[in-house]
Amino acid sequence: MFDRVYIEDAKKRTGENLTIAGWVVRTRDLAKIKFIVLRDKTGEIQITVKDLNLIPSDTLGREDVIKVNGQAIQSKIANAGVEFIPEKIEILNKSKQPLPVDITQQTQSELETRLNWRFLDFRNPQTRAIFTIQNRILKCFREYLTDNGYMEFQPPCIISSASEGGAELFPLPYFEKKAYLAQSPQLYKQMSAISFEKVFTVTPIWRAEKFNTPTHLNEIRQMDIEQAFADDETVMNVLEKVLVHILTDIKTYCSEELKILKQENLKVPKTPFRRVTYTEAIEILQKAGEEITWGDDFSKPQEKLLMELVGEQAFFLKDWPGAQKAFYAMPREDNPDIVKAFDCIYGGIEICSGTQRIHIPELLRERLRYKGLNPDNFESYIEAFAYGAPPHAGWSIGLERITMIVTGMTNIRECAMFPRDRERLNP
RNA sequence: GCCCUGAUAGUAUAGUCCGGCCUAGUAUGUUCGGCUGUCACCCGAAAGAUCCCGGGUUCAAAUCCCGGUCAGGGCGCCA
Repeated sequence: MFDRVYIEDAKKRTGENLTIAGWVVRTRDLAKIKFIVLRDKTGEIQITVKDLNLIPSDTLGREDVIKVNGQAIQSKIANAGVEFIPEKIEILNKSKQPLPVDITQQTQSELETRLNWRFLDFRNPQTRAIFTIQNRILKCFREYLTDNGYMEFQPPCIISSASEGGAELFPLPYFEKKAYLAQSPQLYKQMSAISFEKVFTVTPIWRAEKFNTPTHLNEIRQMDIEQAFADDETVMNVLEKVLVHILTDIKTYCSEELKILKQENLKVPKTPFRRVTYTEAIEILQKAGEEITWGDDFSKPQEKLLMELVGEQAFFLKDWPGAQKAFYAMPREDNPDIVKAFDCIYGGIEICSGTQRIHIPELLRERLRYKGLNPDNFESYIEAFAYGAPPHAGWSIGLERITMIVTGMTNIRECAMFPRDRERLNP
């Protein structure tokens, strides 16, 4: 297009004739001298205009896109220590005024307003920091697993029937058939892992539940792994390492973003994470005076209390009653009422859950019956394990949820670029 | 699906309890004018709000009552 230098680089190349381009953040007009603060993906720089003939006849407004030719110089007067002296300023595109959302945080626009104007909100430094970090989480997830012999695979998003049961599905017409949006890549992870051994995927999933909470969305992205010749403890170890890899990397490479979000104190938990069994959790709560008996699910307040009582930044809740987990969760050899399922609690919310899966067809049928389900409806699923399926286990991390914790957001909508909830379908 | 709270210029808020003094205040943005070095520049002026929608009470409603919609929070549902 044209030879452009990013602002970050231009600041280092003082004295050279360069062309920078970006958005006008604000202007300061002092009659015979004008200042333009320009932003691009790498940062901001002040353009100091002494020759007023350089300013195009249209005065510059916020978010106008301009191209500036000139040179960066060291400056004792400018606070940043560097400023840009223009020789030519050209408007590439004007912005309508005033802007419908505040992206400078002079007046903090509400989340709803920001989401309605999401494309503009992406120019807000805070929003940019959130998604820069999210991108880094994804990069680290892929990096760690690829480096450790896992293969990325792509599950389908249109499926013919429920893969887990439980959650409501979004139906959709599929030619002359009825299909659904996937609520989990579960079956496909397993089918890949029993041949490729170590696989992972990043995929969207949909839940048609009418929930309306700060931690739920109807469309989310999951980061999943599945591994053959593995039990629940094997994959819990993997999860710890993946999490620590991600957090250490972010602490190192996203310090600027963490600062913008006031999360500079991000703590990287030490491995191994504490393992708390479901039974222990019940006892902890009972000791604290909670009315709860073995077999009950935790209410939301009990969940919060439990996290406080355990007092760890990150920990596992494992060995759940079979009644509370999916039918494919492997029962323990020493107690078939308990399954090899776990949740990982990080920063006070559940960011990951996993299980060792049942790989023996007859046991699957038995567990389906135990759950009150008819094995005949699951025969095509069961069939996948009839031809030499090794023992295997896996887990999945909710991308938006882990982003929430790392960025310190309390509403998950902040952590989805274009969130889909009960009401919102646009943009 | 239930409970609580809210909805006022582009954005964000005051006013609402206790109806009239609101011809709706303030900040910021916008437009115009002034100012050689600002840095959230400053100073001056102007424009900008059928006070969410529908109904009711009243001489009088942003303000009280009922219904709806949407938003935020709590729970449920959901893993």
